[in-house]
Amino acid sequence: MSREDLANLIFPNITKTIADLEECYAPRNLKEGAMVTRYAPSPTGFMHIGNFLAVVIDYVMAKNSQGIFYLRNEDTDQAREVDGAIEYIRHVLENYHMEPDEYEYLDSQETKGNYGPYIQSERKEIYQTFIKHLLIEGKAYPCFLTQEEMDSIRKSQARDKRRIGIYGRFAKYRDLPVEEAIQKIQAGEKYTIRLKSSGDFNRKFKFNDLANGELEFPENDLDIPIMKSSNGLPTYHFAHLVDDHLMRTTHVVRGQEWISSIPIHYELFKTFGFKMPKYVHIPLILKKDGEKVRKISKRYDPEAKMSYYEEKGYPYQAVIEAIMTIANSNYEAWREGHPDADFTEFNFSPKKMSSSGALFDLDKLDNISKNYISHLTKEEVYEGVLAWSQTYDKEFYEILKKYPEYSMQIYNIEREQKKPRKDYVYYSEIKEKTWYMYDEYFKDSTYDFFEYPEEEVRFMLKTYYQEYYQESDSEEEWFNQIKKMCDQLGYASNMKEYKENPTKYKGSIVDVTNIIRIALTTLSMTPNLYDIMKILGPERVMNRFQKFL
RNA sequence: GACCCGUUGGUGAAGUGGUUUAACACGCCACCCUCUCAAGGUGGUAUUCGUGGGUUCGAAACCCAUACGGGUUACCA
Repeated sequence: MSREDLANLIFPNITKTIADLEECYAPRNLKEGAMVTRYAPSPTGFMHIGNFLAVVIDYVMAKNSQGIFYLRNEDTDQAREVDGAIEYIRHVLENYHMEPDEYEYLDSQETKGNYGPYIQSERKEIYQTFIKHLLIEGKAYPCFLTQEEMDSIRKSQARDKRRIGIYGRFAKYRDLPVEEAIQKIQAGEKYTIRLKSSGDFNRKFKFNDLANGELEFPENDLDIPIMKSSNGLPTYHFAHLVDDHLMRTTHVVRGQEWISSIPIHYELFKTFGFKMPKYVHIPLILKKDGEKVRKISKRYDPEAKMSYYEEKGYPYQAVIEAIMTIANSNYEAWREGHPDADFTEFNFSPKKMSSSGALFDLDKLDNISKNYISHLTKEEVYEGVLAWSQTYDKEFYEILKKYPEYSMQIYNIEREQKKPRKDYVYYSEIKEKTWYMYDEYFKDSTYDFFEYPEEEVRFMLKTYYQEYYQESDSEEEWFNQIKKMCDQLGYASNMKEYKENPTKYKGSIVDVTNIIRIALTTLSMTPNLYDIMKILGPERVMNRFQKFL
């Protein structure tokens, strides 16, 4: 009996060869230097900000070089699969306008690209073709170690302070005669297929990572599992080898946590004589928790989930800007020089990326977002809130739909000027900042005139409304009217004079405008009062004064 | 325990032997402007480069130790 018999026993249906596959997935015909990148999530949960960093980098590198960015669904761990996860990833990719050039959704009902299937569970035969080859070559073997046996190996290794894993004399089945292996399989024993490593832990090799530079590792000598017994699917490492080779990936962008797997991947690629892709190991996104710094976690940190940004209503461009600043810190300077360019025009450099973890700074995001929104047109802001409210605030959505022009006027306050007003950080706070402009919300509000005596307030408002308010006034005229009233009622119309001699007056123009402001909005802090009154219009102004009087 | 990686302010960071008593941006503080708020303007804050030793005329930058932090060590990705 030969290794071939063993291979055929395990994979009776695999008839193709690696050469067949190579032919089927020929090297891509792209221009010199074009990068092929991919986002390869496992559908085990909601998208994390760290994954998003990777996606943005993948996308930029592909676009920078006129290459390909594709999506691959890594669903080899079916036990951990979460319903809707891949749909959510698709949703995020669409929201952020980073749609992949090649993908496969809904189990190939919707697919694009010639290097698929792009769902790993549909690629079983491809993986098995490679594994069968290894079996025949004697570079892989079935391993019959049970979970209990492995646990006890691990324990004894830990006790003896040895490296943990299946290697050397711990690899009990690596030299099992073919006959015995066949017998065990025929007897129905469970097995996993392991790589028969040829590495030597005492030998080092150098490896170049695009973000971290030259690294040195000991060779891998672990007989790592390459195919699971449970479902015949490959482990991550093996799928990475097969897929990224066959899909002709040129650049792999992934988190730092993968760095320690490099020796394994290095050996795998070497075993087949395939060229390794280039790697960009990106920083982990960390979070400050009191004095400690730790990996940001979906469980404890709401901002770790991409859904957080959507719920808050950050414009997607702002989130990308913030992420790009983490990716390359010279991005901001570039942006200053190219205010209107698409972020994909920025020339991303993996070398400039920090290799240690990065803290994601929400203050910074807020600042970026605030600036971003301040440069939008009133129409764009309106569309932004409208879209956000449609899913997150139905009531507000209806109101917005009812008053498009009016709403846009509100968003236009101090907007069309060289240095626009910056008070909206995200769409969800627009309502908090403008609700009083809408009668629907205003009608239930209550007043608080603070320390001002009620009689004085009534008198002042009456006077103002009857004698000084002119709907058609320009801003200057409007302001002069208020000043006149100040003089008449014994309030200082000039702040300098008031500060020099406060006892001479009942109060100042600040008090007067404040009272008017509160009567019209119930708030003591609003944007420019003149603009507010103009937008409210004479009817609302009258109603609001009357409501109070 | 083993193997890797990292360590510049409150945050992201620039920086690869001398123009650095460390750029820029965010934050924070003060003042100015001002009908409040926001914005804007001006100024300020803070790192002496984890620590110790060495190399050098000269180090944040090079070397060696050490501490600390992080990652990996699954039939999870």
